[in-house]
Amino acid sequence: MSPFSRFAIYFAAVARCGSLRRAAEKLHISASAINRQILQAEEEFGTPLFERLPEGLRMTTAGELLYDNLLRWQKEFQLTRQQFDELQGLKRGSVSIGMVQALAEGSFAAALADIITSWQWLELNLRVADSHAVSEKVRQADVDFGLILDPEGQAGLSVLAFVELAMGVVMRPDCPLAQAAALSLGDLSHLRHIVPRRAAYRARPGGDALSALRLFPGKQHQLQ
DNA sequence: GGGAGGGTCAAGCATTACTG
DNA sequence: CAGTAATGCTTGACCCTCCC
Repeated sequence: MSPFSRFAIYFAAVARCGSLRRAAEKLHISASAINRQILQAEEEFGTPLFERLPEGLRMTTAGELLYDNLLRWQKEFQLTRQQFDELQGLKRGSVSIGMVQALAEGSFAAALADIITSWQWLELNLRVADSHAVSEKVRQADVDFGLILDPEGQAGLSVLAFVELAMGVVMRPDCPLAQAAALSLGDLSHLRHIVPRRAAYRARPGGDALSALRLFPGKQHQLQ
């Protein structure tokens, strides 16, 4: 049972797909049926929701406003359903988390496993993507919160928590620095090195340690 | 039975990409 | 550059289901 009208479902599908045809394929109905709903709504609202372009439909400002609100209403309805369950004494809920690949294993994965074990009634939906995609999902209310790198570089998002991550260096056992107890950036500067893509390591805007390595571009290779 | 709402199908039109 | 195919939106005609 959904409190959202056909129009809301169709509108959201077109907004996501950017095309009537693709939305129609996704919803398994004809494009003309969706088009009628949208045209009818635009007439009622007195404002166009989409721009008709050769390559498909693009949301107007009014359309974007409606889409944002629709996502928020859907999220709030989920919370309402949870509150209904609580009223009936049911303990149930779901949390959607977006996270970068780097966190999908190790201590964070172990912590998630603990949560799943401790609260078996809780449904966890995990989405793995790059930082930019995760932050977009948070903006669009597609996930409840995200775990990303470079959170301070994402405009329009609230950073609820922040942790410093230790940086590691891997090298062959026969490398002269392999036995060193500690390394500084200066120790590494004269060696050829490989760094991950910028999006994967950028921890804070400006002043991060790896930025210093960019002083030696001739000795650097970047992973794609 | 008839109206309303919502669906499909087919045709038309516009734009873009491809091809000779 | 013109012809053609592909893609996508719109519209008209018609059908089905539900409700009064």
